[in-house]
Amino acid sequence: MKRCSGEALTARKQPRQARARLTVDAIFEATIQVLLSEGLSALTTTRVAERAGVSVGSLYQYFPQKQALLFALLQRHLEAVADAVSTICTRCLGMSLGDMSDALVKGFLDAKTQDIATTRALYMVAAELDTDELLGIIAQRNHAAIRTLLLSAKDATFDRPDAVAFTLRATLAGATRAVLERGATPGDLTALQQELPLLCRAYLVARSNPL
Amino acid sequence: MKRCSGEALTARKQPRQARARLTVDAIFEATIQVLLSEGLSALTTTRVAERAGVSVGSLYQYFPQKQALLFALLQRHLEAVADAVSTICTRCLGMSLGDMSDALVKGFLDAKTQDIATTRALYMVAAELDTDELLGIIAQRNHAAIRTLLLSAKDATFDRPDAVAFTLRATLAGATRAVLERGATPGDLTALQQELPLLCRAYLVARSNPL
DNA sequence: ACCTGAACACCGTTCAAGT
DNA sequence: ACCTGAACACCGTTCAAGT
Repeated sequence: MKRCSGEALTARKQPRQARARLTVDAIFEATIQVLLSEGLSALTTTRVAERAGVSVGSLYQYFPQKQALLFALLQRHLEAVADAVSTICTRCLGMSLGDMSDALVKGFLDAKTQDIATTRALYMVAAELDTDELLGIIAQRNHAAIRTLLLSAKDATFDRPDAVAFTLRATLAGATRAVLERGATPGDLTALQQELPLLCRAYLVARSNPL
Repeated sequence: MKRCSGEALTARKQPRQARARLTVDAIFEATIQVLLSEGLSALTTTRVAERAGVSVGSLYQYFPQKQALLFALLQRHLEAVADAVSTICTRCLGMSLGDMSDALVKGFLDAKTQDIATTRALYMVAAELDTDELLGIIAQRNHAAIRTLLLSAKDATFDRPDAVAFTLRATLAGATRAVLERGATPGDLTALQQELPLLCRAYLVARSNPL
């Protein structure tokens, strides 16, 4: 078996014909289905191909390794969440600190909990991958958006905007993961939705200077 | 190959002779070494046994599946951290809210960052396992310790101690993970050590009633 | 009581052959 | 341009044979 060289996690080639695009879509869909119904340890390239109704060879035509398939899936999800964060941050420019904090927390939480099953599946998947670079890029995007947002607050200034944006991002992502990762009861989710806004508001107020 | 039944993650049998104890220790040590030097995807029972200087058969005498080995490793680490939290919480009973918050954050962070490489390795490992039950037990222990600590504060009372303990625990574990999981620079770690106490203090103050 | 290592079923990945 | 599936090296796990 070829050992992973750490690169080549991107798709091998783009589908050019309609037939090929159908194949790729079917593979994505099958991957999520197998992941949710059978679990990570049963996630086999053979099984994915079988469920997608194509041969293993076809799968490897588009994803050079099993990891590339999982990587593409994770990337899609992280970028969707980053887009949501970015949109919120743009929309809330110039608001009061409290309002932008609440909107950010709610927006992030909504994006992550829109499809909890998939989110959980992707938490599992991430460990099998070399995600340092991808997570770094996503973190940078979110950091920049949050930093700009904070600096635009109409009723406060920040001495160390980078440290605050860093902490806010790690806290949002981390606390959400800690709750969703294992079987979160509806009560756990409610608690998160109630407490996380309070947590972030209190921190931002403590870490800023009122105008 | 036998499919995992979801049970039987505990060690198959205890070593009874000194020779056997040496074998088990060597297996543990070898597992961490392989994990750190070769990565998760190269973590093979054959390779672990080889590095430990025993045969695969011996490994399977003590760990019925590869997962059981990883499970034991994770359990050891989580219990060490829970012990640290428990100790701090006992020592800080009756203190002021600010003091106990600072001590708790510092104690948790110290326990998690004592051996960052191992902590990171175990973050990877966790996804290959069915950790729901273990994480639940650890979470319960930490929750109870933190809840008791909060209620003992000499200068504050809490209306919803469970919600606050829940959030504090998820935030500590989550934010720390978010920072350590990928290549954390020394600067990231410093930022975490500076900001996390401020975050937790601000939240606890906002969520309690002064006396 | 403990250890060994060949043997088996299964998995990731490739590639010659097809349309 | 895309698809197929037999073939290969490797992995998890077992078990008969040893001390």
